[in-house]
Amino acid sequence: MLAIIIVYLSLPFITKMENQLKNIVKTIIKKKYKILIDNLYFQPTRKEFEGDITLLLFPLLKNIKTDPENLGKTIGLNLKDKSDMVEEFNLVKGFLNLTISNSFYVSFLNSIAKNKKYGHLKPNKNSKTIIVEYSSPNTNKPLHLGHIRNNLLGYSVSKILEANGNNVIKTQIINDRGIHICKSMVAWKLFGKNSNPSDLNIKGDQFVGKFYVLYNEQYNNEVSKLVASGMSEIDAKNQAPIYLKAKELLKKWELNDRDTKKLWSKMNKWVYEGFEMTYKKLGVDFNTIYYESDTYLLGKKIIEEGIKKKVFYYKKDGSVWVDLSSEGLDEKLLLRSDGTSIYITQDLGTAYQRIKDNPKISSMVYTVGNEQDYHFKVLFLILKKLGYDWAKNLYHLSYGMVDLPSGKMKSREGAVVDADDLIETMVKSAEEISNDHGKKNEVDDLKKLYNDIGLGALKYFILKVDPKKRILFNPKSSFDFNGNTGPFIQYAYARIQSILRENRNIQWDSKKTIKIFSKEKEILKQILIYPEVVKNAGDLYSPSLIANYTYDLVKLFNSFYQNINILGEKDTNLRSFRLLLSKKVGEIIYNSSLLLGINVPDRM
RNA sequence: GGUCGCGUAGCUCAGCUGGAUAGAGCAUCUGCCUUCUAAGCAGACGGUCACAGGUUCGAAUCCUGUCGCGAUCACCA
Repeated sequence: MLAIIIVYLSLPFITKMENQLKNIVKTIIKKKYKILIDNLYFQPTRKEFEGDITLLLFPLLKNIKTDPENLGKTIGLNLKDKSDMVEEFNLVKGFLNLTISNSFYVSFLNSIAKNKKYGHLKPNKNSKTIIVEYSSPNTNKPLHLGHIRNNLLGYSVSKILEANGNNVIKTQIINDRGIHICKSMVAWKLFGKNSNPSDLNIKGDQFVGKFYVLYNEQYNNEVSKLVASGMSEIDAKNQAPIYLKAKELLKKWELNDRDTKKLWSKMNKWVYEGFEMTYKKLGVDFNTIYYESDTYLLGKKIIEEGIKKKVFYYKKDGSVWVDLSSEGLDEKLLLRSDGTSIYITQDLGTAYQRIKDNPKISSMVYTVGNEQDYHFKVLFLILKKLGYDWAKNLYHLSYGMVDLPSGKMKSREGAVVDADDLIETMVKSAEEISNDHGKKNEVDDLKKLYNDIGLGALKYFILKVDPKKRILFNPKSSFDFNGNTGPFIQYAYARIQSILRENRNIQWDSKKTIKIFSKEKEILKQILIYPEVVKNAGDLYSPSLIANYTYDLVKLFNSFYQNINILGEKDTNLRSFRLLLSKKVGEIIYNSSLLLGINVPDRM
């Protein structure tokens, strides 16, 4: 049996176990009932029953004319007889519960003992190159909680795709162009000329954001004044002097007015410096960056091309459209009648540019909120219609909004949770809670520790939730550091490291028979499925699978840790086995945390 | 109105391609720090899986409809 295990070493173990069992069961059925069965269904045995893995008999009864009792007995007896893997079996209704032998688990642990990246694949010759876009902010205001969810998701999915053996390029498209930044520019000209972020001693993005807020205050004032003087609200909104100034700036920008471009570059630069600090604190990064100001013209070219190919068409007023009614959607505008570009134009350009820059890219993932589901449906359809063959491998990683109890976050009204503020709050609570626990940390860098814990709590809180679902965030109710949380996982890791510090020397002889208790077996079973979880998380673009898996693993380990004295075990071989098991759990916590972007400290 | 997503314990969430008595955490209550870190462990309490049909040996899971919440359907981004 050991030989078989070694041969199949490259496959995830659980599948190996299943495959082996499947083949044997198929042979048994073929021999006894003269029937070829394709699908056999296994599932982990529920803990209230004896056994490790369960074969479902119901589906077989369709083809095999017998009762479950008989069938189960026949298969069970033969399995026990023919395979070293199956030690015992019992039958409950249509469920055949199989007890897998200790030696299977022992050789399993032995087979992964040296593999520090168990469950993670490395890129090879056949690896795909995937581009993952996330963050993609506007440059007129600082990042908020919505961006945090976006960033954490995008970063984590990148890591998960890497762990599945892909080459990943992390990127963003910066919306550096448009009326929004012009609004901040106008306000700066009016209220803050010649001031800069260092005058106020704040981050550049916060600085520019202040002017965006000032703009809106002024704008609202002007609108209400105009309305008071008898103008209709719609007209007032379109004729407020500050709005006209912003529009004028946008026009100047498009005409390449030197002073305007200069101011634009200056303010954008402040914002980028500010963003960079936030990204660094969040622990996310990018391999390349695209700017809308560079790609929107390319988008126009693609539209021209589409007109030539007769995929797009003009309307009488000169606007350009695409007809998606055959796909169940509407007509969609691509260029305004005055020839200027709209939102989707630059997305067409950016997509094209990315493939041009790196023809190896086989798929692109866009991390953008679900409010833009329709937009991406349209975008992907258009690219397909244009005949780009890479267009079939585009994926919109759509996630639910982060809402406040008061409703949707509205940045124009300042009703947002600022990213920097939130991070700071989290780190502070980590410090307070740590002090409450009376931890006397022998940690050198306490600042880093609190940072890791605070961010661990924040990241886990957001990533453990299925991306599709919206998150209700109540700023008043503080974050938990107990239970299904980041710190819970970090804490378990720190305790494991503590044990290993006591006893680094693990000398386990896997050939000697040892007694494995149920808690150890449960942990091994959980370890067994890790590769499959990583794969599923990659297929479904879902960090929440990783988070919840890790939580389950830690729960099992904690129970083990609390009820079994690892270091106190006299039998040195058994102690070594347990130490190795602990070490593996630690490694998986470490690796899965890496996939979530969470740092796990050695001590806390 | 059309389209898409969501609806599981008081609250926050798991539940993979349908499987056995639906699982965690928080909150409430009971125990456990002289033994490897109590941010922990062991346990109690808590459910009409929104509702109604259908598919089948079997449905929280798949299909249809209804209700509720949200998003979207701009010459905004």
